[in-house]
Amino acid sequence: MEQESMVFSCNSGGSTSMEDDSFQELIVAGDGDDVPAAAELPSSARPSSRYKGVVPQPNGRWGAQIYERHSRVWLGTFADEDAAARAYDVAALRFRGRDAVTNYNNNNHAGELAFLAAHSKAEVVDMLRKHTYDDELRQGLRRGAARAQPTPPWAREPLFEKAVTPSDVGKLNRLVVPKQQAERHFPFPLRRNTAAAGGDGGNSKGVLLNFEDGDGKVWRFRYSYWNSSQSYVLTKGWSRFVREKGLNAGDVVVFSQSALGMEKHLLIDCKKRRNNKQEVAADEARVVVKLFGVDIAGDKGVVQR
DNA sequence: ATTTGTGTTGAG
DNA sequence: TCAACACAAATG
Repeated sequence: MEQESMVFSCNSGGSTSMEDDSFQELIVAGDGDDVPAAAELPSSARPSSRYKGVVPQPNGRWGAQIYERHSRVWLGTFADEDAAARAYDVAALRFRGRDAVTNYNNNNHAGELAFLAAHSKAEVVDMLRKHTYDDELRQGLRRGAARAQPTPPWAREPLFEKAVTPSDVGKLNRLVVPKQQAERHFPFPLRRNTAAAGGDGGNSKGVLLNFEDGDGKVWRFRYSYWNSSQSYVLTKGWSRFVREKGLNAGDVVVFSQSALGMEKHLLIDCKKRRNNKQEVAADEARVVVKLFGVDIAGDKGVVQR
């Protein structure tokens, strides 16, 4: 779907993104309802909208628009005044950031913000004009009961990463998790094994944690604290991960969590240390691809951000 | 025949 | 920036 060019009549230095915001507090403007929804009113007495960014249409419907860099960006027409208002809110959120002035109290859910940030303004505008935003958002956000569906990149918020040591990928079947990171991002407190406590059932043996990888595959590791080395470790299940991912010393494991509404589950992925022959080969292949023209790999279409 | 949404103007 | 208003372009 080619867009971007036609939606905006004037948009050159499009550098606006969710990063550049620091405005006023979120203000709630609109409220109840009480519109003489009566169609066709003498153009003279046509009601002006009580909502920001909403303008009456000659046929009794409502249009939504937002201004950007001196020009107007049309967000479409709607049957209901409030539907138009909501459309404006979404656009405002995407164009001006989470602190944008909106008609309704936005439930600034992390998931929706991430969803918005992951789409270009043009894409968002397009969804609004087609009245398809809610669906797309829902679809992007849900991935609940569904099975092996990878959490979309935009919904992953990084926690921390660690370059694995030789022993992490050795035959000890354990990954040492940096203490500070562990206590900050993993279930805590994780009851530690104390000589005194002896047989405190609970989680003296650690807890089982699920981690989803980039392919949507779920890995389960035992997470526990080793008194002997005074360190947090991922044990049971770890060696399998190392083997299957072909993890080598120096590679980096990245831990993140899902920003989707539901239970924030943990995610794990690894960045291979680019060095070995395969990587080189891959690079060469990539070069060849580029020689044939435009970069095929990069995220296509999506412009601006 | 309608509806959408752009041109344009003037107020804030 | 923003909405009111007029009306041409777009759609069915």
